[in-house]
Amino acid sequence: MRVLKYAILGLLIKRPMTGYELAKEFNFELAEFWHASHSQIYPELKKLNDEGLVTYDIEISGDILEAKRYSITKQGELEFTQWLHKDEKIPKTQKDIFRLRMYFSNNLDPKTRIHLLENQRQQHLKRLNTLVKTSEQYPEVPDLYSDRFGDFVVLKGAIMRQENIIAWIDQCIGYIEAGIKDKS
Amino acid sequence: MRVLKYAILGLLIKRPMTGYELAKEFNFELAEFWHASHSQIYPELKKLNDEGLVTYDIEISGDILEAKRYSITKQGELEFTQWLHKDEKIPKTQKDIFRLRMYFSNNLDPKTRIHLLENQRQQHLKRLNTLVKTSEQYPEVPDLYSDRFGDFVVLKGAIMRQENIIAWIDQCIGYIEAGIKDKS
DNA sequence: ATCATACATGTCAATATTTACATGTTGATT
DNA sequence: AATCAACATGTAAATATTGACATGTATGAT
Repeated sequence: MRVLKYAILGLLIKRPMTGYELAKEFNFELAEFWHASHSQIYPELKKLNDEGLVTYDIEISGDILEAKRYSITKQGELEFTQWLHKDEKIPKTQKDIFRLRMYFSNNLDPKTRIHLLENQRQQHLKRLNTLVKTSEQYPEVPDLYSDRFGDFVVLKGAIMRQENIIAWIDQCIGYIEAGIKDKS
Repeated sequence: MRVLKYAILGLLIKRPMTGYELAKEFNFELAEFWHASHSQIYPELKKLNDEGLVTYDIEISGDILEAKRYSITKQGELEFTQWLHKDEKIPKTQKDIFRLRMYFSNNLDPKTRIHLLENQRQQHLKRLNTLVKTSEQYPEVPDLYSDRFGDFVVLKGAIMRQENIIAWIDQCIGYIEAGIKDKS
């Protein structure tokens, strides 16, 4: 499906970037729902260049340090736009290791289950707080055609997702605590 | 991390299963948060057998059709339980192609965005209805030590996750409709 | 008898992803 | 002058995953 291809093309529409800068993008806001490391990005850029979807200019910093600043071509924009317009089937599976653990949780004693759940809860809460702090940069909904609009809606989505996971964890803890009481 | 290894071991604790049956498991309830196809499962079973974590007996159906029914060994149970007890860092990224699209949605005209969102909404709603119907099999919270407890909590989680995605989609549609009005 | 569906097991090639290996520069601080 | 963090680009090996290729049996319905 070559999602990375389209992720890179989409980023390059915003502005020309080096591989290093692209890698950084995949480690900040974008990281909530897509990630790629530089070992994937550099080969993909080479491939996109071979396919004529991007071009690059070499920039020199200092005396000799070279950086390739990639730009999207007309053909690249065309293919990206076609991809973006496509309806898509929702994925059957959203992989989640912790849910897999909980699926098998009857093999754990209740106290351990609660410990694991609270550990996850704490981490998700921390993440949520970071996201909420980031969202303060958006006092209102950005203009529909600004590229901040996309940032904004996926950030909202990430916040809602975190809140939902925490709510689920709390319910799980509730079920287990109720189950312990029933026994006594 | 070999998650598939532990997923298989966990399933085999419930009851001995053939590769075919394991593949079916990964296509029903479990599919919401973990999937593997038979082309992954058969080699993994072979590997687990080599490692002494599972064994199998051959069953004959009809005249000659052979099936290998795998069981977990003591060592397998040990390794599975160790894995299950481990605290785990939450993943930095939960990959989601549709959110990636929405991140780039400023490149689409508002009507197309709403079309894409409503298409997703409809699919997620259908999924949600299926999950809710399944949840009717649980009139009350199963016993903590029954293996239905795990099924139950992850099913609850899947329902909450679907509801949350739909709520996010509705918010996105709301933002876009409000944005269109502002222009006129 | 034929047909369709479910049962049953495997391999292979291509793609995707992660982690480690590998190297070097620039600019700011101490 | 030394050190550190950030900039910058790549390759290699291992693992994970998907989709196609490949083959055949059992059972129930028509």
